[in-house]
Amino acid sequence: MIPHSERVTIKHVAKEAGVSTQTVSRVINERPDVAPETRKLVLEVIERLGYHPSELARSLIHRRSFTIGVVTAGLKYTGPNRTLNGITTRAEELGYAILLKELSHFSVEDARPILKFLLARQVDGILWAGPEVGNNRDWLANGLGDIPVPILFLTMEPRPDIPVLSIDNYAGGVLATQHLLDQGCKHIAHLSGPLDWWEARQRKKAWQDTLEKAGCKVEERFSTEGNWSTSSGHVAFQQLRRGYPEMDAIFVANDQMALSVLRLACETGFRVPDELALVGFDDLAESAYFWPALTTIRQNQHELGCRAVGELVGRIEQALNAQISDTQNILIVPELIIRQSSIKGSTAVQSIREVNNGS
Amino acid sequence: MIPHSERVTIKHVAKEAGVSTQTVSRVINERPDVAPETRKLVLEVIERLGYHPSELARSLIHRRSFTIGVVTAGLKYTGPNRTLNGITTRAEELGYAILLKELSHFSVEDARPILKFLLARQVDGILWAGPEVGNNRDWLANGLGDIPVPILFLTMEPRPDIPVLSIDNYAGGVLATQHLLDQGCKHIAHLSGPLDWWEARQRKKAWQDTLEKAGCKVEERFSTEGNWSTSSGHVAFQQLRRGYPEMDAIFVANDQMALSVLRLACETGFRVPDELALVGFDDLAESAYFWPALTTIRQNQHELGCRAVGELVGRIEQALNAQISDTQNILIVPELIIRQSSIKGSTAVQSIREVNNGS
DNA sequence: CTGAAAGCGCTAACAC
DNA sequence: GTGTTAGCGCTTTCAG
Repeated sequence: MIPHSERVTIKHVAKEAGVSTQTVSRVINERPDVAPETRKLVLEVIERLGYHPSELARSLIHRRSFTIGVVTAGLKYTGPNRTLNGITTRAEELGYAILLKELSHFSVEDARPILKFLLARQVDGILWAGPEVGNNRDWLANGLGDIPVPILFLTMEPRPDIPVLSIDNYAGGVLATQHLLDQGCKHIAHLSGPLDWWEARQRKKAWQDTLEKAGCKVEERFSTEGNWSTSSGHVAFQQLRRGYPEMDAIFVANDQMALSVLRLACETGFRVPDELALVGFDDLAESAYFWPALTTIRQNQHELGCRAVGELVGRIEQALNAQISDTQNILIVPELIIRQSSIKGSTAVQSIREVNNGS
Repeated sequence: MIPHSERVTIKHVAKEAGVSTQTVSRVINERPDVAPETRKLVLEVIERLGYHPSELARSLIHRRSFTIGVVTAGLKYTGPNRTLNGITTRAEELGYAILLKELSHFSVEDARPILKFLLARQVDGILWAGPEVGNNRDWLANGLGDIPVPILFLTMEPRPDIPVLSIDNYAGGVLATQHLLDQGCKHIAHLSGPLDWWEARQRKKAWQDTLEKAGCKVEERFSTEGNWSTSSGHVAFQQLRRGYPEMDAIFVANDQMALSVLRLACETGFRVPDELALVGFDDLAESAYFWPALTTIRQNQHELGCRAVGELVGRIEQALNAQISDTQNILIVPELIIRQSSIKGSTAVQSIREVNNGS
């Protein structure tokens, strides 16, 4: 095992170099007012002793840690994972460390212990990056009054006086639905995510509004609810078939569920897209290789993470100058990626039914 | 914006309560030697002022931060992502915070800045959780001599005197290959991951060894190299077909590439598994819904992360007691998940060829 | 240019 | 039971 050696402090360096700790401090902070030889000597000693200044002590003095607290949930889902990726990338660039806190459940009855945990470690700002699920934002009603650092929320319903950064799920839903309408689909169903998720509600509402705007009536039976998981798509698809037999397209709220719809459609003899056009949401790396390749909505969550850090750091710095940041909510618009699953008459759209009949 | 209020310190509380800071300290540390009324009073003031003790100051004194530094890379890949998940879960349980550092590239010419960064923030231990790629472990040759805290490596080739925790990729490869042999496959090809990854080499070696042990000779043309990505599977599969036309099975080094093999096989008229049996590696959530459902090797990376934290914290505590931990390397054995893609004569294994011919 | 003193927020070790 | 003193590792005055 590695020996548990004593930490080398500024005192050791000072003593060894025969100078005061201040002089060492000046050297490591690259102050100009140190004699070249002294500097050289000190640097030499630092190197020899393998001294590293304690950021902890520095943070204590400066009341600034160059650390941001990131609260996340559902890291196993593609979205939060990609967002975290963006966060780490940008934080690295800006020289900030990340103190990560993953919630085991989406439900947050009391956020205070978490905020307390982060604040006790002197984070300069907080990124609340988990999705809005159920009433896990209710605690916001009490206000953020006593939080002494900037805080930014991701992936949740914009609220007045609270800075929020999100993908525009509604816009994505419109994109998907309108695309299917443009393909000539007359009976567009929706397989939603769990409706206690804000994102799922947004996508569903977009679907409904877009259809109604196009003059289609929307009934209860035209949509059903999944739970994001691939397996849940299975049941949901069967429900839709029963409830809405005339459907000729489905806007599925994520690619994972779309995959199982694709599979089940294939097994039960639907031609995709000719008999059933499909659009997903997320643009997984795999979606282009589904059979047929899946048309989907690409949301740039990496960018979301990056921008969130940029925005937060901006606020941190403004706060230091006693400036007031305006609470501008930001929505990032997703993009429609057109592939075979929604283009009628495209190649590679044969169903398996004939095979079964013929064999 | 949230006002940038002054931090409430132990002094404020002491003054407000009319006691010394020491007494406040005793209260927040739940020491027994405080008069009940004093305690009550102090707690009241703490509550009223919204005081939170600074973990930073505490860490400084105790030289212990209850924080572990996690160095990760390739978080966009399923494996590292799942591992991080396990790490956060277990760290949370054990009361440790996580300081996250994501490397933008796998290549690490110099690990010292990273270690320095973490150590400067007083982490109690370090988890090096990125995969071994290329020569990104060469820096270990210099030894870990001057690292004053326990450090544990994940997902890399075991080395003497360095604690390593890993999935047993070799065992997984044996499982996959043996399974295909058991199915009666005679010509088992391998689509490997990028061979500068240790994991990819392990899986490939297992394939080769298992075949040779079974009396099959292994030629160069029987395997080809992908880059883990779905798209790379495409090219690789075509290469295998040309180089090894008699192949009747492929052990694909991850599920993503297996998906594109599945797709391309389907498009070009191979019956999977009857003409071509397939086994993947990873067990993505989607793999059960591929067409046909993919037989694969499930590696429990979540557990890997959990155990890593447990192990590290154990070492941290031992080090505090000046105990020496033995450098025991740990390998976690993965599991074979059998689905349709490898079971000859299973249902839903029709190819698309007949459809094309018949229409 | 360099050093001495004070203090960031907290706690250990003593007093009383 | 409670307060005082000293100090974690560093930086900021302010002298010289």
